[in-house]
Amino acid sequence: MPSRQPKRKDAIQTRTALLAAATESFARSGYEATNVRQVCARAGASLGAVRHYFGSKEALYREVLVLAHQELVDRQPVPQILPEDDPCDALQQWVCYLLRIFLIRRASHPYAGRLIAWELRDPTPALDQLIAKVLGPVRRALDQIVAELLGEADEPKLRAQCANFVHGICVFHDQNRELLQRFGHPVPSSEKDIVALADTITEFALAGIERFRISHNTKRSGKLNNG
Amino acid sequence: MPSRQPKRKDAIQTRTALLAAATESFARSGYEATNVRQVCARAGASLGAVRHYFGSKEALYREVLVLAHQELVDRQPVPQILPEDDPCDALQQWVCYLLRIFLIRRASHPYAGRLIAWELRDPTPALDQLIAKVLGPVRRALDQIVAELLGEADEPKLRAQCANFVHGICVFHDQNRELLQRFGHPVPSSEKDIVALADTITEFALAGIERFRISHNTKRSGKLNNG
DNA sequence: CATTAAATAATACAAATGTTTGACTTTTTC
DNA sequence: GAAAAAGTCAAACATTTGTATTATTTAATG
Repeated sequence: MPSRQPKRKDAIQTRTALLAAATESFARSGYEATNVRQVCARAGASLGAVRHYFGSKEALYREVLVLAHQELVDRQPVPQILPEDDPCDALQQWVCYLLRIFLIRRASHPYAGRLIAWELRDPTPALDQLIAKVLGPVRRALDQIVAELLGEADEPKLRAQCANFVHGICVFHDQNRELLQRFGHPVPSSEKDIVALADTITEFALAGIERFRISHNTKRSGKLNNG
Repeated sequence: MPSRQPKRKDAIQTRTALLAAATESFARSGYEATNVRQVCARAGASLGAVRHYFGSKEALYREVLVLAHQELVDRQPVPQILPEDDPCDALQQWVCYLLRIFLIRRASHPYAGRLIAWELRDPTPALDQLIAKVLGPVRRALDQIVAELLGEADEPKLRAQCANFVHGICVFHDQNRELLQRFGHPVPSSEKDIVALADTITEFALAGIERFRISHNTKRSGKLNNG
């Protein structure tokens, strides 16, 4: 018995290796397409280990999701808008934040963005928890920024719609990679390109939102802006 | 033998029934989640029939896709922009067109929209064909409209980005139903609501695109608009 | 050192599912 | 009307894959 792994000593290491391999696989291929046997193989563990430490594939997935979320929230806090902040800057920050989460493809990048993307594509029971902990706060931050930008024109439905538009533009670049690729517009993945895209999106969105503010004013006090 | 189906006479009917059941299932559940046995059951046919007429599940899927596309293109031609058209109206038409394809949920509505949505989500080898026949022309129409709207500011990259933004806003409402639902913003599905959403999107996008035209002008000829 | 519990690995189990086979029936064709 | 082709169906096959079982090994504990 030349290469026999120590047992009790590196137990935590086996668990950790399983989590790492599972995270990578779930992030890359999603829940359904992830194969427990492959995860075990890459972790150097056996099926019994998964059962022992987590109980089932779904439990393993939940564990992966929770850990990735924690890491994400710790490393990249949601940009909050402060009363003294310029809402235009805030919007740029928000767009940049979302694009980074979903678009950056460095190996060192946390897997939470990819896991969330899968969860949005194929919701599992874990989606609600995800919304409560991550997506909800992120979205509320956007709603607040949009409300600020709309000013007097702010109103629940319009605010939600504008936020949807910004939100939609951002996630489109992640959710439609294949399409964009084939249209000859590959999705940026480097920090620099992402910031540039964020700037363009922000400019576009600011103009769009402003339009509603203006049309609101003209409605209330006559055609102030059109001569 | 009380209820024995006629054979050769209604052969086409068996094939048709299979196609109908398969179309419904692929549109509702996607390729992977569609069960050939269930399709056969609902079509009143057996597994052998699928093998006989199509050869395999994948071949059946391709057949479904082709037929749905043909129907879509026949029934709802892509809105083309003419030289004398107002590009603002054209944009509204385009947005409305895309929203209708993806959002309308009437039983009578053709299945192509749902099938395309699945194909975008989980690309199969059929995606290329789909792009060539349907998505490509649709997108090129948008590019043309955007180019028109950008005027002198038109330039390949900016044009593609603006088109992406419009495109993204539209498909977001389809691809993120679950999320929007839980955020309290259910996606419209009636003709009336869809048109209203299209109007809002159009107004938003027009302002965004116009911003780039303006900033282009100011770059070329000084700050004409700011004082 | 013996007992116990944790840890691991090999194997078996069960269900889902696309595919294939072979027999049987109906229709066409000469 | 007999042979051939087309159509249909039930059952079998093969694979994948999550889960469960069992035995074995290791480490802690008294």
